[in-house]
Amino acid sequence: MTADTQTDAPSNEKPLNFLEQQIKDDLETGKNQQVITRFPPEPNGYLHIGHAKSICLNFGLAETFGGVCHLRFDDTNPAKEDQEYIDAIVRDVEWLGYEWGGAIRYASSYFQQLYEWAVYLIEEGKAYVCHLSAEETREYRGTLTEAGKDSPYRSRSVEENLAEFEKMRFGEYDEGACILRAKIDMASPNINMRDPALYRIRKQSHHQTGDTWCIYPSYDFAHGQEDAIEGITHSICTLEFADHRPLYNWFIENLPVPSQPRQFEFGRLNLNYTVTSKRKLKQLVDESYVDGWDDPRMPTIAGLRRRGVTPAALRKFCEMIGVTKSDGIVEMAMLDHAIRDDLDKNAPRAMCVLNPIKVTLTNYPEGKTETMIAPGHPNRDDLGERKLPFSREILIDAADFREEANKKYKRLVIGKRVRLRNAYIIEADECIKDAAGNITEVKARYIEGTVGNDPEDGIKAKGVIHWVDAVNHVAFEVRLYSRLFSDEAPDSGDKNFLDHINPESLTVLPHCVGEIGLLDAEAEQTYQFEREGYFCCDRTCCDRKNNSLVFNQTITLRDTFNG
RNA sequence: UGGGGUGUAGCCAAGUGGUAAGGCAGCGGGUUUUGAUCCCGCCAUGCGGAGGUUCAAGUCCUCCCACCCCAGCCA
Repeated sequence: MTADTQTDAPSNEKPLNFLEQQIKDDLETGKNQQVITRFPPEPNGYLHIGHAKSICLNFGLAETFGGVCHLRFDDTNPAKEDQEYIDAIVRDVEWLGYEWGGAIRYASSYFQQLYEWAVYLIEEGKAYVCHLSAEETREYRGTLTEAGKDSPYRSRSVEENLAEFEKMRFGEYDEGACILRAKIDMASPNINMRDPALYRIRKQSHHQTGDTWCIYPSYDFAHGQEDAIEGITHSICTLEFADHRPLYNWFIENLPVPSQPRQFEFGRLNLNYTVTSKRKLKQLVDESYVDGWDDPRMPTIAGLRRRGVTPAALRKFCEMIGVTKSDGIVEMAMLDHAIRDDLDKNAPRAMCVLNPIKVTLTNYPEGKTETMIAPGHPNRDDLGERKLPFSREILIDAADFREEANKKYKRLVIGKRVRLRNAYIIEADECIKDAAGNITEVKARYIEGTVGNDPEDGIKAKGVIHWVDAVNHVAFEVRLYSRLFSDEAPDSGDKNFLDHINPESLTVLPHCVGEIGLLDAEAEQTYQFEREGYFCCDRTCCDRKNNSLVFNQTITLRDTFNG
């Protein structure tokens, strides 16, 4: 192409997303000296995977541009909030591995300042107390296509508004009797600008401020000012707030705030086969469709955690899906990939038989015991090795034996050989059935000298199956999970998501057996049970002494076998 | 029918006038004591549609279409 040989080296650098580009520009042009972002959940429920995207975005942006990210509770509505949620949210953000700058912030700690700014707006003639009922307010607001009309209270004097607002603040009015409104434009094509509510009366005690207040600022009046107080440079929220940006800016321009934050919007995460709406997730919990916010089937961060998903997997997933302003629906397969990718690299291996049947090795001496050695991970020496007791009687999975089978079946068949993983090759001779015809035992022979070697007679085994010693093992319960919803878009259109709950999302296997080393499994450790999938030692049921050990299936191994 | 947003493969997503990155899924093959992992190959004459500008258009202009969000004293 040109004389000087320029290798068009494929750039490995990930292209910047639109927010990274924005911040890079702002830093380069000197618009901002540093970047300060914030993750501002309302403590009215547990965080879900959509929040994970926002967390990775906000904390990630601060991280890559050498700034800080605040954790701030947007607790402006005591009616819906609870300390339990605050605690859970803090736990989830920490678990994801992010550190926020400074102390945890609360919108409620700015209530006094916000109140003074409300008074300021009144004094400027830009806010008024309105006594229209909620219904009247709606009527006066107009519609999407028709302008609204001014409230009869809109033209009150500053003095009267001041006095009325004070009466609101000191509890002289009942809830709903009046609100403080901004005086902007009842004919604005943007409905958010039609004299929005600034303060409403809520005679409820607040989890942080107790009974100090009986009036609480609205989201619109609080959020931008919170950002300004904290010096947030880039206030990032989801697309549905784009219409609020002019109002966000109106407050920043009309109030003596200490900094000039700017709002940017990105597309929220939608995942198929699930719902990501706090309201709906709360309903699943409240109406006992699941066992709690951290039920392993829930798309909450707490649920994913209990399921065995790692912070690294979630972060990888967020990186994979990108950040844009288009609203798409991400396939669950992407999340699955991120989970398997991390777990394959990092999960220690173990053997576990989900549906045990006994195999007796008729030519193996009674009373003899050997110890097989297996790697903790096929390509991670740092994960050590495992000791596997082996004797005359072992347990294999019922699915790994058939009396007869076609040649696509690579497991144990009468008259055929199979490799016992990390141990001998065996050959099946016969099976024993109970009265109902179920196979209860297989009689087989082991081939001497085949640990780590092929048989001397040259007849190799076609497949490999996992096993556990019949005596020297640990018994536990395994819980298998499949998707909570059977519909790809359970809450789309006019569907009721509750109609699409998968009745078979949980399968309990009470009598599983695992290799003896699992006795030392720690809560929340995820293992790969070879040939079966990934399983996580349940946080609440990890007491082997009292026989209450439980493993939650995180995800199966990828299965491309089609035969 | 008002305002705000978004349309690139089955899904996510780069692309900033110079001839369509990457990932997921899928398909084919190789390695393998996990039907896993890993490795190799295939997978958009076309970017919502129609016109136009230009030597050159996914990128610029015009019109049209589709989808999402907004009428809480929720966030």
